[in-house]
Amino acid sequence: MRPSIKEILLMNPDTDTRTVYGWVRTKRDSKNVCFFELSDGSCLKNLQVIVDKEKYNPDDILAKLTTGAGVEVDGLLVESPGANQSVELQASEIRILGEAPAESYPLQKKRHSFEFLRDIAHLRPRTNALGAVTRVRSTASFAVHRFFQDRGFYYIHTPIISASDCEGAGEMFQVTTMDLNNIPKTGGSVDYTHDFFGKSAALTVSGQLEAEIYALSHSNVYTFGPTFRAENSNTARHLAEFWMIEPEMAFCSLDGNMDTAEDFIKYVIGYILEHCAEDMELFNKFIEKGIVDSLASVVNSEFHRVTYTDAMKELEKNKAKFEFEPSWGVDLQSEHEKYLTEQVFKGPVIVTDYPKDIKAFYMKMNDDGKTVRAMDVLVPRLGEIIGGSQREDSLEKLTARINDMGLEEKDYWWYLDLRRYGSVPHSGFGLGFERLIQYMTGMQNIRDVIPFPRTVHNAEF
RNA sequence: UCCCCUGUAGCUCAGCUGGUAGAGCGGGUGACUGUUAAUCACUAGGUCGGCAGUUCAAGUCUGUCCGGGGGAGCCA
Repeated sequence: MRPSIKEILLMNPDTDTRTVYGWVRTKRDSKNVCFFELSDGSCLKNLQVIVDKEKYNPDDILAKLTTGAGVEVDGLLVESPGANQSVELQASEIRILGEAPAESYPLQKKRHSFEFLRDIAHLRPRTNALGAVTRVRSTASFAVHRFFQDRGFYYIHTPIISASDCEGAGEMFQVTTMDLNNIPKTGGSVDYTHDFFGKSAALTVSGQLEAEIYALSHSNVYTFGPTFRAENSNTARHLAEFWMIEPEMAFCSLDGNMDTAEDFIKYVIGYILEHCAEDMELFNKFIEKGIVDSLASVVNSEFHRVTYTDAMKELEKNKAKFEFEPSWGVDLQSEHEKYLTEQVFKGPVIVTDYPKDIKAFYMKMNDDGKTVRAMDVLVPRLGEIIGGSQREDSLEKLTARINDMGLEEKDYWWYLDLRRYGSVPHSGFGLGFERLIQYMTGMQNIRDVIPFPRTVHNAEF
């Protein structure tokens, strides 16, 4: 394979002519010499190409070397007298592969707002910041798999289309092949026996319940895939389609769950700091000043752990500061999460043992009968990045919870079977991949850390 | 879904209590000792988000619809 620009920039000067491919990022032209920079997406830095017009002066080609043009350049890699690079390419021949007329090409050699770039999502990966996000996201994906694979977790492909009626983690996108202009009905309601699956189906909102199936056969498993929520939420932290990581571990209590969550976050951050140092420097300089040091200290310090009850006591000491009054039984508001992570603990915090009434039916009941073995990992700037729990493994207690919450026992028949046969303590959590990327890069809007964001009223590209 | 802000040149914005549009960057043209967001000179770009209304007169005021941003809720 031909070397990438990333590799070429690390090379020593050549003695033979080589051919380099890339897109023009910027050009600086003067009477005797023309400089332009090439990017092929392999790294943040560009390869500087120099045209010595006394030796080679293709006027018509230089005119077409505009920002965005795709080119092929023959030349000699030489030591660069300039300050910003150790080598540069002395061009002997340039071929334009694809022009990018400057009058109409939307990207200019200047900074653009992320709002503007969202409207041209097909071109934005060519910019420095979105290019860096792309590399960090890819590297982080690899780190996710590596963390779990190194620890013997099996990667489970849970279904994208879910016909089970029991996920209950938010509004779902319905999936149907029925003609919406002519829906078969019995009485007043839709007759799903005529639909593709013979019953109603939807895009998954979580792979957790299916992951539990495999945790109870393979001990340690994880999922990492797309997840869909049809919530009408309009914030910088929510997407209708996002990627979620959900480990599920058998013979594991809430403490083990917290340990895994903490190790996981630290591992991925450490991996990115090591392998994406150049890109992280861009975020450190232009997106979130000081983020590299702050992430490094996260890797090197313990996450604080506090029960919901103790966190509430802490918040109640400072009631006056909040718009929403903190009181036991009420879920933590955004302002409370911010206060805990940014003022009280100054770093990631794991809050545990929430009141049962504000958490899901499957979480294990504590002996007090009031709280459940839940944990949320909260981080500065973002709030909740992980939600998890030890799962209820007692058939009686789980059945009682299902009934208490007005759910249908029969919808959960296979989930209850897991407690009927060989039930063991097990735990797991869900982590929004995009939120992790936001946390690591400092990018303020979640729409800028996923290539093609899907949000309410927006599915362009 | 609720609250607040916002929509003016390709981009980022200015435009006062109403009197028919400006800057920087980008583009084009030219100049220029190897430049690094190069520099310098000249130059062309606008149905002021859509529709309706008030007024002699609307970028400016009002209503409404549609974008965009921030916050809240829901959560990951």
